[in-house]
Amino acid sequence: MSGEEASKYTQHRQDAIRSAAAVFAEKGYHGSSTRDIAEHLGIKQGSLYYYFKSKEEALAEVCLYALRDYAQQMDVIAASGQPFEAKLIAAITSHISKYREQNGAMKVYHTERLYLPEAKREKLYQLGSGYRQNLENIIEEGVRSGAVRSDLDCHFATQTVIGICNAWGELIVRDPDMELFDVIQKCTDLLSNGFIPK
Amino acid sequence: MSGEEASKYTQHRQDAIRSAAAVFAEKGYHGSSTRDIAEHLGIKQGSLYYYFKSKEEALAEVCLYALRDYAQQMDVIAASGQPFEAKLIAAITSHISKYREQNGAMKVYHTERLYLPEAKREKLYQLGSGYRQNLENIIEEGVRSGAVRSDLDCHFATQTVIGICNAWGELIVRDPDMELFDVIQKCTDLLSNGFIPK
Amino acid sequence: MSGEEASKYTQHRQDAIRSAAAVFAEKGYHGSSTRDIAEHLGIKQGSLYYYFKSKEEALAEVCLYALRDYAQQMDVIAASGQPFEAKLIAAITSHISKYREQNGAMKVYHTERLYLPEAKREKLYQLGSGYRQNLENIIEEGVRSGAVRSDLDCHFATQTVIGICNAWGELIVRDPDMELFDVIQKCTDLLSNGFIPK
Amino acid sequence: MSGEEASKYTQHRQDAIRSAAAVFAEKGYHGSSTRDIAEHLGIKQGSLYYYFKSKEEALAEVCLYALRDYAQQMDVIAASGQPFEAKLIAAITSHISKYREQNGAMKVYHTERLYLPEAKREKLYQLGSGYRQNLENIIEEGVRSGAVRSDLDCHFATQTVIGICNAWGELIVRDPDMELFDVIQKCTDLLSNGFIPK
DNA sequence: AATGAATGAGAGTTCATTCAT
DNA sequence: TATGAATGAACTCTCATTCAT
Repeated sequence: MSGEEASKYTQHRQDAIRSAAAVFAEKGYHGSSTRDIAEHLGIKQGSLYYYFKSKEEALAEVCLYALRDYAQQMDVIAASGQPFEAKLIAAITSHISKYREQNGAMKVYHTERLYLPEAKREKLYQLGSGYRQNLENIIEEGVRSGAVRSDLDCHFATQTVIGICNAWGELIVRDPDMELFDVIQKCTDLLSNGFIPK
Repeated sequence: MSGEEASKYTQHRQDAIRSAAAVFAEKGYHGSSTRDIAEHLGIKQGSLYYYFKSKEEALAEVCLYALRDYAQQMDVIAASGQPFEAKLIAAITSHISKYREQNGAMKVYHTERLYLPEAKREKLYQLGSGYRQNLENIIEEGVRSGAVRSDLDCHFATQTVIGICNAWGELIVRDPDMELFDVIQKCTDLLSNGFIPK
Repeated sequence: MSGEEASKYTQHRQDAIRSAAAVFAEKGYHGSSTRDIAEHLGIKQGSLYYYFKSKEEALAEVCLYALRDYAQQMDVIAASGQPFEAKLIAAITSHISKYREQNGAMKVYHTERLYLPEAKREKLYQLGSGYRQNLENIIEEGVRSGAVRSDLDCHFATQTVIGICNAWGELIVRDPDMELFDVIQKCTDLLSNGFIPK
Repeated sequence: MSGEEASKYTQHRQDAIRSAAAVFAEKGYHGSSTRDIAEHLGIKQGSLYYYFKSKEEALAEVCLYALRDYAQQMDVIAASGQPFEAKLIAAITSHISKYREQNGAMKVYHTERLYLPEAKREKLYQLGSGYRQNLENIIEEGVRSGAVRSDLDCHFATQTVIGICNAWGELIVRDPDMELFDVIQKCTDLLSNGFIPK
């Protein structure tokens, strides 16, 4: 009884987090009302507080939801023995795909996290910077292996990869018809080879 | 009533737009109150309505302010007879620099425009897509001239350039110590040459 | 259904009343939530409604609990054949001690009864005024017997005795280290002899 | 202009404090809504926040309003050269009269101050304990001068005087027909001479 | 050209209460 | 007998907006 019922609450709460993600993604944190979220979830406004003790907690949960396995996936990629190009494409795929999953939680994390209080933001920041560090290591390793040209500023390159992924993430969220695979492949190609012919 | 008085009003209104830009950039549209804007401008809340008939109009003005000469500059760049590489660096410079100017209006445009009603957004969209089109033309021209490799998806490349500029724009706004010139130069280099050694 | 079960319910209900008394005494009626009371009792919020059909009923029960044997004790004192001074000290002892018993129900009665609807308040008022009447009779009797000076306004004196007891009751509730016996003795002495030396 | 207008706001705010006092006195702090207060003042609910930044601030202001000159009056009485009996009657008069003035602010202070946060309560406590100290000094002085019997516990007596004043204060607030002067005179008499004939 | 004062709508939040289980 | 879940009404508070001055 206990295990199952506990997981029922947890399950419903998870639904609530996903509803919050969807609404925040569409209208922004301050642009969404708790009534909007409740309606999306199919309950009444007041009942939302059975699952969150404040609107802000809902935002924090959405952000956590976005980051949780995102950072984890990157750990796996970094630890794999694949060559640079494979790791790069895996990272980009992982990142951009996230924008299509989890009801837009990734977009919410990217756009709205600044409305969280310092303490909670710090916690998220650690998860996020683990990801960033992993990516930077991959690129540095690429330099050492000769797969990446040695005059590249690896820190700069890391930020740029993340920036591109976020930019395309926003675009594919806005346009549901866009081909995910196509975007990923072209991003990788452009980052690898640049504009100029060899 | 005279020309001079009218231009004094225009001047003050411009100040109001810049204040709105600064406040919106820091706290977001919904996170900012009209009192915040008025305080930043050094007047009282009610007086703001002498310059804007609504908070939303203030947002629209900030977005317009961001785009106006931004699009114009691109026209100039596109019309110039420079070679591809020069045009690319000019475009990136123009775009990223904007984030440091105009009290963050560019950031507001990028982040908050979705809160404008359809009609106003449409108007902005036209200005923005003129810019996009110019950039795409430049790249296509680069392909024809041989400066850009011919298997590049030009539309994709355009969006990516814009995406990178916006991503770095956000970063340099958040960190005032960052070297603008350095960023611009590295963006151009990465876009031109990619990761892989020639 | 059996006698034993009914009395088990009665017993539990009594516990609930005592919990309500404690919580109301600490935070006031409007400052306490039904969740607070339930927590104090060790059950869940909804379960409280098995014992009370409303929060207001809980308040009424607490007040009744406070007054029930309080008034009764006064009947006993009044009916006893003791001399005036003994009766006075007995009344004061009974009254002030109540504040240390019944989880603060007496304080609740004194402070929060105004939140009861007229009808219920009326019922309590009768119990209370029985007490008051008894005390007034004792004093009047004291006048007749010569134990009390004849120019005293007995009604006024009654109210004052009650007022002093309530005031000290509040103080001893707030300070658990205060010596009950000491307070009672000093109250009696002051009321009997006044400030001025004989 | 400035002086007069500033005092207009101050005047209106004072009206708001008095309205809050009246409503809190009747229904208690938690039993009163900000709408009740606004209605009593003849404005709309939201407008109340032009004068108070929170309901709690309103309570704090009411308490301050109650105490401000109350403590001051006691300073004057204590400093006067009158004999003990005159000082006692002056103190009682000052205290009990307060309950009829200031729209019940004194009652609010006595009953509802516990809902203020520690910091604000502390500030009030200092004002209140100055009053208490003054009264205790008067009684001790009475002992030294022989006007008060020497075996009296002065601290106890002080608390009792305050307790009686508060108790009668509550009663005269509830019953507008009660004769203030009569009550004061009888309180003084009872405290001075006690029940027992000389 | 600007402000003080007020408003009303709507926000987030709490909470007494209900009820199927 | 007790609970988890939900509800709806009320509450405090914020804020864009208006307008007489």
